[in-house]
Amino acid sequence: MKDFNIEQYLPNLSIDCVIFGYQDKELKILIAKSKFGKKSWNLPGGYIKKTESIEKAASRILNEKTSLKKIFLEQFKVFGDKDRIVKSSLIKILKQEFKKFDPKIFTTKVVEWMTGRFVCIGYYALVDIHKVQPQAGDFDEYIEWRSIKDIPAMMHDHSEITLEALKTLRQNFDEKLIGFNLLPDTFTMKELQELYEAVFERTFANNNFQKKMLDQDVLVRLEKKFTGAQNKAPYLYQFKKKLK
Amino acid sequence: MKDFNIEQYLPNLSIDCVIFGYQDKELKILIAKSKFGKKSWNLPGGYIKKTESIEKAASRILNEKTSLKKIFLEQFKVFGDKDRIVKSSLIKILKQEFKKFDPKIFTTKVVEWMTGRFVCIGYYALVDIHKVQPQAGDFDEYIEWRSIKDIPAMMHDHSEITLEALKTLRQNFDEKLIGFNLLPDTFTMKELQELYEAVFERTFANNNFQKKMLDQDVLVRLEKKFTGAQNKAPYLYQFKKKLK
DNA sequence: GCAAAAGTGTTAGTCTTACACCCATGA
DNA sequence: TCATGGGTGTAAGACTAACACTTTTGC
Repeated sequence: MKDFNIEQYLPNLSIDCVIFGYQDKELKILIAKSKFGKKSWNLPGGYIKKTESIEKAASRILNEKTSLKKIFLEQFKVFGDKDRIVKSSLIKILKQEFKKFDPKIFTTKVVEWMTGRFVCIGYYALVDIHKVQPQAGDFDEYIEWRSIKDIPAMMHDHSEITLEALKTLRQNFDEKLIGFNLLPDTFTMKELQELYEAVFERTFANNNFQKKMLDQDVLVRLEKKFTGAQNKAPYLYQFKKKLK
Repeated sequence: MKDFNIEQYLPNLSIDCVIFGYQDKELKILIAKSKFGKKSWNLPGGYIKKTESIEKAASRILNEKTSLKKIFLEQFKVFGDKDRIVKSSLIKILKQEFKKFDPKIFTTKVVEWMTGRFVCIGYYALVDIHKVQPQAGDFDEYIEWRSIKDIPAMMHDHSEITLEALKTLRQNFDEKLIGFNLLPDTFTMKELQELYEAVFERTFANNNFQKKMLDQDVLVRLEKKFTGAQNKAPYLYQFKKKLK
């Protein structure tokens, strides 16, 4: 990191992303351990360049963290409490640590810019976790996938933002058929069902689940998947829209 | 209007409101004829004070236009295209007319601030149209209710914002039971049905509609309403939550 | 009594949920 | 042939939509 030119960004406006992935029958999100403040976790986020749309900005931020392009990405809520950052207990510590980190980059002006009031646009993204190479940002000690059942307390209002994202995900999951973005190209019906069970934290009856999915006419049945297990080999499926 | 102090507002961020009302079996929205630009209609909107939350700002703006407090108000989408205002064909005319209007208020600095890039948070509101006294703002020639079937072309991307608001209204109408905010305290089942028909632009069967509403257990049946017509007098109903 | 509109009842169809059962696979 | 899990069939219940019918009101 050579410099941080605040002039290129819109002031007082930020984007935070809740990036969902799915692995080992668990719904996970990508969170970052910050270099600043002890035990301080936060959502991947960034600022909006004066030369780009907010959609473009969200897409760029996502790409920086996941190295993926063209991923499912949707805004879900704006968080605009007056003191959502300023009143955070961390803010004094953060200001000090920014300056210590690199006084040339973090001038008083830059630090005040970064720790002032921000209205935050929340985006949620769905990715195939196996295709992602998580990239820690300049302010991240490291970045990692964590099960939604095991999310640590996060900076500012990031815990609230995560809950709202999860709520939106569940609301849209069935209707918009967005779940397929979390799976590999091909998958068995059981795997699809387990995804649904992870997202809604409940079980489904396998026969009814299969019927519901097949009735929607969005799956293509491919060849069987022989796993070596001593049972009937399951079919592989593919999401139709991916064929287009 | 004595002055316009841009320092008190967050830069580059605005709020636009789609205010829904219901009258004469038609769903209406409140739109303003601008003092600037010919035939230029726009949605009521405003800026966010540095000292208030975005919810508070939206609520204040609503109060300024309707004189109502405590009305149903919800954010629905952020509009953040880079050139959503700057590329508007009106912008050159607007800059000139601002300065002509009052050069003391509209200094070059203020005009540049107002006509620069804005990310806009869209809110929609539901009001009892009979309780509203529409108030034209400083930049409005006048403000009026217009049926959603008769909305003129609007400034910038305000037509798109209106369409998105209507989409959100329809999505939330059934589930969140927000329609009652558009009606007076008491109403007949027929009136409620006509509201639904106006919102969804379709008809409903009266018996099934009644059953659906009563089954939801959110209505209190009050005394009958004798209109003088030579037919059975309809019951009046009240929304239960208003009783609390 | 009559027309108009409110309100109720009843049935057919669809969708959801639960239970039972058959089928392919490899040891 | 047997255990295992995948896949299918069917019937009961809930919900939806369409039809027919009864009730109240003022002339």
